[in-house]
Parts: sequence; C-alpha cells; structure tokens
Amino acid sequence: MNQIEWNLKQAVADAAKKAFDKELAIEAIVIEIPKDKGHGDYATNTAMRLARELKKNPREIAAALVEAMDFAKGNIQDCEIAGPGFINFTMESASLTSVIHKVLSSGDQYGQNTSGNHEKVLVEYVSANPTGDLHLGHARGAAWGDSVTRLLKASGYDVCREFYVNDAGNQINNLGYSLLARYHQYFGIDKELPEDGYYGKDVIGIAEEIARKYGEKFINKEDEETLRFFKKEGIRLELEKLKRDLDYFRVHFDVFSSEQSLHDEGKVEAVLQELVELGQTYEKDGAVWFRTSAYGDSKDRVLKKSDGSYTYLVPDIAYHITKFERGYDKLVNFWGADHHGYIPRLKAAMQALGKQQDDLEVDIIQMVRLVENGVEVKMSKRTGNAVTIRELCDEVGVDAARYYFVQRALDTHLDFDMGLAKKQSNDNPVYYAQYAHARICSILRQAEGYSLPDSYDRLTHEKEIVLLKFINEFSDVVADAAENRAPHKICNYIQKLAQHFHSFYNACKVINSDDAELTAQRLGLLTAMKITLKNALQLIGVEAIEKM
RNA sequence: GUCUACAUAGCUCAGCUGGAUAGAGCACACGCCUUCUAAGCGUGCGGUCGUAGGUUCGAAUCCUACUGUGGACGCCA
Repeated sequence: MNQIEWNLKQAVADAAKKAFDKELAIEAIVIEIPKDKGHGDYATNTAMRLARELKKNPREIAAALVEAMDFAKGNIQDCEIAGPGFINFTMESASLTSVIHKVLSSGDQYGQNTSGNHEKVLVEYVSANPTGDLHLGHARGAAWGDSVTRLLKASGYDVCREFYVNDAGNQINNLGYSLLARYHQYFGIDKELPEDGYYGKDVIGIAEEIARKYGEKFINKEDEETLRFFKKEGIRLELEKLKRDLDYFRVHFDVFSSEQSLHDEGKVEAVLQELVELGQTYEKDGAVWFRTSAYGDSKDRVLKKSDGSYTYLVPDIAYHITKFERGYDKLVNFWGADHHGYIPRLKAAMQALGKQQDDLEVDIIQMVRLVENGVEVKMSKRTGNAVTIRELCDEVGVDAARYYFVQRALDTHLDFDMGLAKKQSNDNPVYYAQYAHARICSILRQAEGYSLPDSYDRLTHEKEIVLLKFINEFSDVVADAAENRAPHKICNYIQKLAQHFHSFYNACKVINSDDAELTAQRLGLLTAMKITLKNALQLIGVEAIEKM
C-alpha cells in the first residue's frame, strides 16, 4: 500500500480508537480518490460503515472522527464532512509530491510490491496441441497468461510459467498419419489424410521439411517404426514453430511439460492406482469410474476404458499432481470456454488426492471474434484456414495485438477489430498510450541542461495534483490486478494516465526559460510519469516508444 | 432439457468484496496549432445499468425467478 494512503488509514484508525474506543483493522479501511474534484484529494466512508454498529447517525460519527483526527500524522491539511457521511481529506502538498522521489529512485522497479508474499504459483496457459498453428483463441490466452505472470512477478509471487504439451494420445497418431500422407504427396504419390487428420498448412510445410531432409526413404512405408518417426519429428517441428510464434508474440515459458513423459515415468498408472486405493473408484461395464459426483461434478467419469486404455483425464490428473510435487502451492490454469465443463472433474481429482478446493483455479477465456469494418473475418485470406497469431501480428503489429487481447476482462466475448487495431489515431488505445510516452520523451530530449530539483513545492496546478495522486496509486493497481488476475486493469490505468498527461500537456508548458525552477520541477514530474507509463506498458508486453 | 457464464449510452466496453449526481473511448455537434509531437486538448449531446421481485439506511454491484445470448453436456482430447 502506498505511503500516503497508509498514513491516512492510520490516522482514521487512531481517531476511531480515540473517539469510540473502536479498533479498526488498517487493511479494512477504505480510502479512495473521489471522482469529483470538489470532494478533496482522498475520501473515506468509514463513518458510514460504523453507523450500524454504533447506532449513530453517520454524519455525527464523521464529526467525532474528524474531531479526534491527528492532522499532522496523516499529512492532512483539511478535513470536510460531506454527503451521507464521507470524510474528505485535503492533503499537504509535500506529501503528494513525495511520490516523485520514490519513482525516480525506484526506476524500473516502480510499481513492484510485495503483496504476493513469495507464494509459489504455477500458471499454465496456451497449452495448444502440437498439431497446428496458434489461432486467435490461443492468442488471447497467450497475451493474458503472459501478462498475468508479469503482474504476479511484479507483486512478489514466485511464479512458474508453464506450457503443457499433449504429445501423446490419438491426436498425435493423426498428426503422424497426416504427415505421412503429405510426405507422399510431396513426391507426387496420392495418399489420403485420415478423416480427422490435420489439414493445416503447417503440416504440409513440416512434411516438406522431412522430405527434403530424408529423401524418399519412407516412401510406401507405414510400419510402426516409420509412424513413430513421423510422430516424433512432427511433434518436434510443430513445437519449434509454436515456440517461434510465441517468442514473436513476446510470450515466454519457463517449462514445457510433456504428457508422454508422464506415461514413460509411470506417473499416469501410479495416480490411477492411488485413486483406486483411496476408494475413489468403482468398476462398471468393464470400465473404471471415478466418483467425481461426490465432489460436485454432475456425474461420475471414466478413468480406464473397457478396452484397457486411459481417458485423457488420467494423465491430466497425474500432470497436475506433479505441479504440486514440484513445490507449488497454488495452480492457475487459463482454458478456453469450450473446456469449462471439464473443471469440476479435475478439481474433484485434486480434492480426492488431498488438495484444497482453491489450490487449483481455472479461469475461462471467452471466445474471440475477428472483425473488420463490422464484418466477421473467419478465415485467413491467404491460406483459407483460421487466422493465425502470426498473420494477425503481421497485419496489426505485436503491440496492438497484445494490447487488444488484454484490454477486456476475460469473461467478455471479445470482438477484435482489425480496422481499429491498424488505425493510427486516438480511436486506437495503443497509439494513444504510446503517443503519450513519445511526447514525454520528446520534451525530455529538449530539456538538456536542467537538473532535477530537491523540492517539488511549485507543483500546485490542478492537473499536476491529479497526476501526482494517480502516479502514487500505481503499485496498488499492480497488486490488485495481480491478485485478481486482471491485466485489463493495467490497460485502464494506462489509458487514464495517458489521458491525464495529455490534459496536463495542453494546460501547462513544461519548458519555460523564464522560470528555471518550475521547469525543473515539471521535468521531475514528467520523468516520474515516463517511468510509470513504461513500467505499466511493460506489464502487458507493449513497447514504450520513444519517438513517433 | 441440465449445467455454466454473460446482459451497463447508437457502437465497443470499464465500474461489480454495497456507498456521493452511473464512467471512458468511438460516433455526432461546436471550439483550440505564430508556443515543448494536433497520433493531442476542451465543451456539448447521449443511460428506466435485460425484466420482475427480494435483502439493506443505501443495490449496476448481493439473492430468487424470468427473458435473451455464448459455451459445455463422449468409455474424444
């Protein structure tokens, strides 16, 4: 929590103790910046919240609190009681400008906070099958997941960024057969893809790569060994491509976990065994069932099919257990909306194996629609397939794409407007924010020869006060966004910060040769703003541009 | 049919752990470049917060029902 608000909360708590002999938890006290400028710099609703308990009129309580308030301790210049019982504070200006020193000394670190308390969190996102290109749904998950992990790190969580590779199971067989068919087609041999095979352009490319490298040695072969080779090479090359595309999108992972290796290490079998031994299962119709309904799922689920093979649920359970085994206390997954029905059974498994209900949390990513000029775009113009992450970035740029995917809450269906994302004007929030940063840089470039002052006592303009208070909020915004896994709150913050800056820019000339002192002080404010804006953009993976 | 999420200005969305006259951008209208980047600023217009009940001193926010929309309901992954 920032110093200014902390001091205010202290003052309020002390006043409550003195006036009513009432102990208030500091964290529970609400301090906010009123929307209306006439309502002071900060306000609290404490009197109203105490009304019921104390059985008194909120305004009377507010009056008693103000009476008991230690102004000096809270750096308060003035208090006013307003409306139904709000207490509005006007601050001493020195307390507001102190944030500039803080930002300048923190630099890149400004905004970082310790709210996460080193909690070990494993965040899994994207986890796309290595059988095709990343499309728009993945892009939203990638941008969102990456931004969330940046937020968590900035808030003092111990974070692992993880991608689960489904490199086992039916879809990999299909990949193998699809590649084999494309490989033959490369040599002009007619061969059909399996019905549920992968028809994407990427598979053709990979088949060509194999054909060029290994020549004709696999022609008319379809034995076990050949298929295994095509599967293995397919996974390797698909994964390489996935990583390249993600890298281009500025999304990075610490760990890629393989499903196949869970099978190889016997973890899949072991976890099934454990569930059986715990009495969580029963046999019916030749299959082994898991009593997920005992944990709130709508019905029980099959773990081992009557043909002896496992359902996908078993390796998934094993996988999530290994996350805990690696020392993470909290697991967070980002999944597409089409998987939401799958959450109860996985959570059931975690509980059956001794974990708490909230140790695993799954956030659902709503669908993305690509729109251009109000018309839905479903297919890529060039390939006829679904539009890929790379095509999108080539079209609108990585910055715009990253910003757009993170701008809206996860539970809204997102319309990604290509026309808007390409537009270079204030219709486009990305450029609006980047323009603010470039403008600041431009002024700073022209301000050579000024050194920053020790005091900022001249920053008393209304626009300056607003900026100071706003910059001061940043670490709280970061902490809140991290706790709620809500990077769109950072976008909102960036938007407002840019707006306050542009407004200030129009009202106050920074470089003024007649007043060196004021110029220097404003340059200090600008520098703090630049740092804050850059750090905020960094959190959502967008570049802070110096020149536009 | 069952489960699950969503419904706020003409459009795209914030706000949702209950609090002051419900916010922003776009669109529309009108102003502002002899001054640090006009990719900007300012003013105005625009809302029964899906509908109906309930809880509360106080509800866009919590609860219930209904309507509409998306998604899920496999011994597929």
